[in-house]
Amino acid sequence: MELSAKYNPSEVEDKWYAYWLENKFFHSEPDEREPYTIVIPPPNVTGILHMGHVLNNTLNDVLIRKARMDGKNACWIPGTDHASIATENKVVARLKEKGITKEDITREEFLRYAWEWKEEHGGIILKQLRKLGASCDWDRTKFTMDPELSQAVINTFVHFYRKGLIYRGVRMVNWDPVGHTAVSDEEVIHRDTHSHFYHLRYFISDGNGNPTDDYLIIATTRPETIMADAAISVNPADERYHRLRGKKVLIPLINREIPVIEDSYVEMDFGTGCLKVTPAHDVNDYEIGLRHNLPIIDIIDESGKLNEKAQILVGEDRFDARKKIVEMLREAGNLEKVEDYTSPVGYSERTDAVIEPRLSTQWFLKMEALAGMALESVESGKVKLIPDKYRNTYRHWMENVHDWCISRQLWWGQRIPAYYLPDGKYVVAPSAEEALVEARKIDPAITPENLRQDDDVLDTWFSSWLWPISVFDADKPGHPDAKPNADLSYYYPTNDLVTGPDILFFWVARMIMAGDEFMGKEPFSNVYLTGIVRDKLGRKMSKTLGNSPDPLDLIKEFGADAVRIGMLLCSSAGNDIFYDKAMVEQGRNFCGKIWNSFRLVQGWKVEDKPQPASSATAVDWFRSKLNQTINIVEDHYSKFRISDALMAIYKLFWDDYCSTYLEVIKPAYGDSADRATYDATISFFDALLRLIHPVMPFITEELYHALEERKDGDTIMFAPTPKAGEVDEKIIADFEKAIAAVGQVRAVRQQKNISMKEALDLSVKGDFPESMAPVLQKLANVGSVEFVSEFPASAGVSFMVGTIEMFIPLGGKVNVEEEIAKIEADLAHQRGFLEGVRKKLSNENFVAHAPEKVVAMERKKEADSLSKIESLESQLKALKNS
RNA sequence: GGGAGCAUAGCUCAGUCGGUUUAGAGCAUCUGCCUUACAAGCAGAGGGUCGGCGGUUCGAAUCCGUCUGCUCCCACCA
Repeated sequence: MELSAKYNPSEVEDKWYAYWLENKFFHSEPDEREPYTIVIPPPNVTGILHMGHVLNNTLNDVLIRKARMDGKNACWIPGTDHASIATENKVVARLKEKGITKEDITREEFLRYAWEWKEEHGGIILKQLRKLGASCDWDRTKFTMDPELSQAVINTFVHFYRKGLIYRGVRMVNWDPVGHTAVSDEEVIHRDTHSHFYHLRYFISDGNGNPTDDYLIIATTRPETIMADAAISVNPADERYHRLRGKKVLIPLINREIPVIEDSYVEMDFGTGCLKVTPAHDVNDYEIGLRHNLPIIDIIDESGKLNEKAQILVGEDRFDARKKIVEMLREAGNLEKVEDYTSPVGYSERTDAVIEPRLSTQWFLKMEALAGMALESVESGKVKLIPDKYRNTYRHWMENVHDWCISRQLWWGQRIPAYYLPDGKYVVAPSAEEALVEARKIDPAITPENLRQDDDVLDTWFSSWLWPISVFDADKPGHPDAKPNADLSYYYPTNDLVTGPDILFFWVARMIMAGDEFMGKEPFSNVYLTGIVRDKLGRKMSKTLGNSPDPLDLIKEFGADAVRIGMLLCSSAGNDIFYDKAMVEQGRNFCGKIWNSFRLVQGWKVEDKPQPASSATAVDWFRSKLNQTINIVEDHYSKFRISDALMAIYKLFWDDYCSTYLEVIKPAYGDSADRATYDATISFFDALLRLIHPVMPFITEELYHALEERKDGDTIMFAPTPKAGEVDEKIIADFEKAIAAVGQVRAVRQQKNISMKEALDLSVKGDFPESMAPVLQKLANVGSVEFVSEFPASAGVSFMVGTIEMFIPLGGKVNVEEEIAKIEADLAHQRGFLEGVRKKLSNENFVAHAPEKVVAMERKKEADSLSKIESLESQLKALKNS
């Protein structure tokens, strides 16, 4: 096969991905092999690929490809998430462009638009994953709103309802006025937000609804809610306000009378010690309201605008209203002062709108028992979190969990299977038909027409927590006693889960709960939590900031393998990832290196002829080095240190194989290679390809096929991971000495400006392994290597490799002064070192307490140092005499 | 406000049970090279008081305390 001078990723990538698909290499069916299963963290169906996906899916693909080459039956389930809030928002936005609002159309019409949108955009991200090389079993692609998966969600709801864990209740919920829905506590992000503390005067009423001159001062951040005030509360122990007991005050501007009450919730030393109680718009105030039987006056509508109950500023957005009411209060003489103030404000994780606490009827799932099980799964180690620092966070959350608000005031999603009778009673059933049967038990006259299904849908996480089960067997969730189907029994539990720490609670914890509940078994054994991808400045990559490169552009420019390498290189386990394009460039350069190293070997003529000693040594050395690295790589993989595994292979390939091994065995220009060396070289290259394939699937497949004629349907994907053979530590140590010597000789060349073409002679004093002499000669272009007991008395340069002395005669090229200075510096360093060692050794406590091994090592250091000093001194003497 | 974590070379990070020739890697930097696989390259080199202070120990990047600076999670003082 003729190889182009440069590696051309785009050509190669498309070719092999098509080949893999054609041959169904990614597809898995249960068989007698051990399964290895990963479910993809389903991206939003409307999403497009960003750097976070690239990181996550690269890691997933590395794991799945590694498992496949390890002989396991590897199955990676792809799919997408319906993401109700995000998707519904997009559909709403699109309708808006057409001049349609949600209120104009029916639920059915809206859903038609939504599905249309899904069909158009739903596949995009999965298509993009192919460009990255993801080896997902596409035949098993799932969507969380596939009919059977949706039914699974409904069944689950019915299951928990019948178990008594789901209830309906009026609660103060986190209302998202932009998304027009309640969101769960976990979907609220608190951020310190700069605002103002408004000090307002509430005048005391004379008892007939008229203001007196006396007033009290309330400090509030939300003056626009005063019209919803139901009382003013002070602490019962606060003597400053005892005079107000039994009095009433007037709400500014609207002059409504409200009582002054006492509640110990109020902190005396915060603000003015007076709290305006607004039960409809604050969680704490709601609690106080319950205690004191206060009316609830809800003045903010579902879009965050003031309604007619506010009496003033009706129809104004809450933030506009705030600005306006401050002016009105000022004019009316009710504004005492305004202070700058910073306080935590809740924002919707999906829409970034400021959350409005709002009273509404919602569905909740009791979490206590489920969280208990899920906590145990992690505490017992049945589920391992990597890195394990997340165990603390996880525990804290599980021990402080609140009931889960699972209803959402949206249309896109699984509709809550609660059916209301005209009298307000309701039944819960997996289908309308069954609901009708249930309803008729209450009232035999019920018809399908007057049985009305709940309008709300379920939280998206209420479907994705079933993912590791429902992708295999959608009948199982909701039916803990049912027998799992063949796929589920074979593939469940999955092995590893790779995801971001930001959804540890949203998704991971809840999957564990669902696994416990429906399978009696955790859904995975290891959860590898990646970092968050940030830019060089440490900012989270986001569309709004525009600081995220388009992964597809990167793949086009550098190749998928390079992008994968780039991501992995900057992703040490458990830390945030500071994305840097330079890393992708490094990946591209590595591809080039691999490519060229193959072109070199491929170009050799091979003849049956004796193997040079240098080659024989290099082959033995590299075999050991390879085996040693395989062990290291396996160890890294077992600890999910993918970045370290990659670096180990990278250095083996680049430094050891290319820069060292190939340079040793490389025939002289025009010369041929011997058979033994060539065969070894090819087998090494083959092993290297297989070792790096999980990380760089494309270039390795290309070269695997270039390496020899392959049968149709052959692939590196199923070639076994190289197994480590014996490691000869001695040859590795010896070779290292040779490499060190080579470095020294090369340094001498650079310092003395001696070309690589000019051969140098070398005298060696000490135990330099003789077998390494040919390697040294080849790599440093050394003519003769002589083992001597005394160096010749000619001018030259000497240096040390460990305790071995080496000398290169250089005649007139030597600057004696310089050499003397160099050796003296060396000596000074060495003497300092010796002093340190001796100080230790002369410390009786050290000798008495330290383990023998350590003391022996210090003695060896001392001896070595002495011998070095001795030889340096003799070199110095020789120089000074010359 | 509560909790957790981090701080090692210019950058990103390793550093296991406290001891392995006075701290390692990749990238970046500097110097010299268009040497017939590769200048997206080759060869060589420089660069660190392991955040500060105190303690334990024969011995501390590593263990303990404390201070400083960051990060994350949780949280209903208006």
